[in-house]
Amino acid sequence: MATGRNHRPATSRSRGIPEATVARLPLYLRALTALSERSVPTVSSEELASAAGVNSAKLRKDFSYLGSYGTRGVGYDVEYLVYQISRELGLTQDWPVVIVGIGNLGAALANYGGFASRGFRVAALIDADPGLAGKPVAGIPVQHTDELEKIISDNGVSIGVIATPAGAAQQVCDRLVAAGITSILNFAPTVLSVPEGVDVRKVDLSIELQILAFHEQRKAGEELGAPPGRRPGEGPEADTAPPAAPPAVAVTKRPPESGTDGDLPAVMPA
Amino acid sequence: MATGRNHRPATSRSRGIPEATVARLPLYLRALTALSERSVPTVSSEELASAAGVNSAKLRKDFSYLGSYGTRGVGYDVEYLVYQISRELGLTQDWPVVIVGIGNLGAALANYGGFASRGFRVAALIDADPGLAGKPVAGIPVQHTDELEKIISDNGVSIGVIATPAGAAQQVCDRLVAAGITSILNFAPTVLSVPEGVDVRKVDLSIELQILAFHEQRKAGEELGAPPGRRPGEGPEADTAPPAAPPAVAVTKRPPESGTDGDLPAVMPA
DNA sequence: ATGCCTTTGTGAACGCGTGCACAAAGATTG
DNA sequence: CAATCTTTGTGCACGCGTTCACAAAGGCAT
Repeated sequence: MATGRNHRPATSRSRGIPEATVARLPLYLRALTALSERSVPTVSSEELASAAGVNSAKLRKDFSYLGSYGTRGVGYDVEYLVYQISRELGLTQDWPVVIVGIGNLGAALANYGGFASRGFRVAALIDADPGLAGKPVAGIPVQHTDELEKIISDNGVSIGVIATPAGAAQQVCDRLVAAGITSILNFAPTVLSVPEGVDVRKVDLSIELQILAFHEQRKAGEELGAPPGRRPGEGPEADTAPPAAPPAVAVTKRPPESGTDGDLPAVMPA
Repeated sequence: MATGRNHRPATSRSRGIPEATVARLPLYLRALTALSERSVPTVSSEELASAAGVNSAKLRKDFSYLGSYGTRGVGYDVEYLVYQISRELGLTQDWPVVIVGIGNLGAALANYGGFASRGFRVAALIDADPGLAGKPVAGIPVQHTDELEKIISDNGVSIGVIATPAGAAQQVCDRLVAAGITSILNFAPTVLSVPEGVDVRKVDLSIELQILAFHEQRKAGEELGAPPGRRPGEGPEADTAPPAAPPAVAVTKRPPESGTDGDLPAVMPA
């Protein structure tokens, strides 16, 4: 999963539900919804855990934070659990969402059908390009950034999605926060700084790929018997001297693009 | 970030680098690259940590797993550190990547400029729609699913990106794995089951939004003094009886769409 | 060369998350 | 009604990750 784990370190477990559990509730909800559509009345923790890709003990402990919603010897009532989790996640109400930055990614997000089915509603699409203003994307006309504050206050929006280039992200973020947004999903490859009380989650494709590459390299290295990375304490390095002579080579020979590559047409995180 | 934390539980720290540290290395790398482009020669752990949005002690400990690359009283050599982290992440080599499922999201990913600048190269775009075959997306002609196995073996691809509808994801995954792929980045809203040795990371927009909604609801509830969720032990629930009478109401009144909403035109995770 | 100042690298403590293993609870059967 | 079987709910222990706090190390000025 993509990433984004810079959350609220303290104050995290508000009414007792651990952050890790909250992160898994949507997973359970999805599995339960599928069961519900197949009209399955009850599930055991074992079955549901398997469907959600987790350990059954973990699932039971997770549910125990919500209350005792199961029946021993039987399992959990699917419909009831769907309702309880939905309520706990706040999905029984409608959440208007604004998407800022209607590039390739923003358009993809706007077209995403999963929004409405989970209580989220795209209230507006916003972009800084005047040429885009008025043009419909996914049936919704794009509005200019100038309208940002008005849109948010008029619709009572509290969740914003940033899909702009990295260079614009912080500025957009500041305006969103000033306008009253308190939760942000950030697709731009930047570390956003926000005031206390504002939640930020990050989705970053490039980071995910780099993590995969690390493990991939390790797999390839072990396979050949030779560990890929240099071993921690192994005497003085022979080839490259540590502090001096920083090897300016390699690193995939980055061509001198225009500034940070996050400033690119920005389609996805860098 | 997006999510995806179902990793390799054991065997995780191969040569001693903790998983949590690996996940942060790309963050440091990005900050360092920005500094490098501004020709900054050295940084202190404090400065770099601030730029990466982490705690300085954590950063120093992270770097300590890589070796002693800093100079006490001075800081870290930017260029050298960029090189070391790149090497550790396996970014000094080229990673061919295939993207399967060229819908809205797949196209957005294909257009993403951040690939090449980090050692990743889009080797091929693959889609099951024969109508798309041959048509160029981001300058690369889309190929039909039939070619999948050949493409992967011919190009020695080991990393695959799944951007298909949920219904097709597992099948595509199986074919990718059978063809030799050992790392998968999954955008489809499904739990993929893979054999031992294959890494899967998941990016799921809907989950991120639901987590935000949870905190948002909590914020709104606390603000008014009344906790949103039911308090754990507070005597017998008055309104709704726990096991019996599963409230089939609410849950955002899902309209009977075609099957699981993951089967939709699928643009993003559900 | 000596002393001071800055910053790294890390030992140790703490807290969260995970998984085991089992007792309690309810269903079910005879 | 009693015995048995299934499955939940959770106490407990363990390990990872985070953070503090400080000693060691290097630069720099005198």
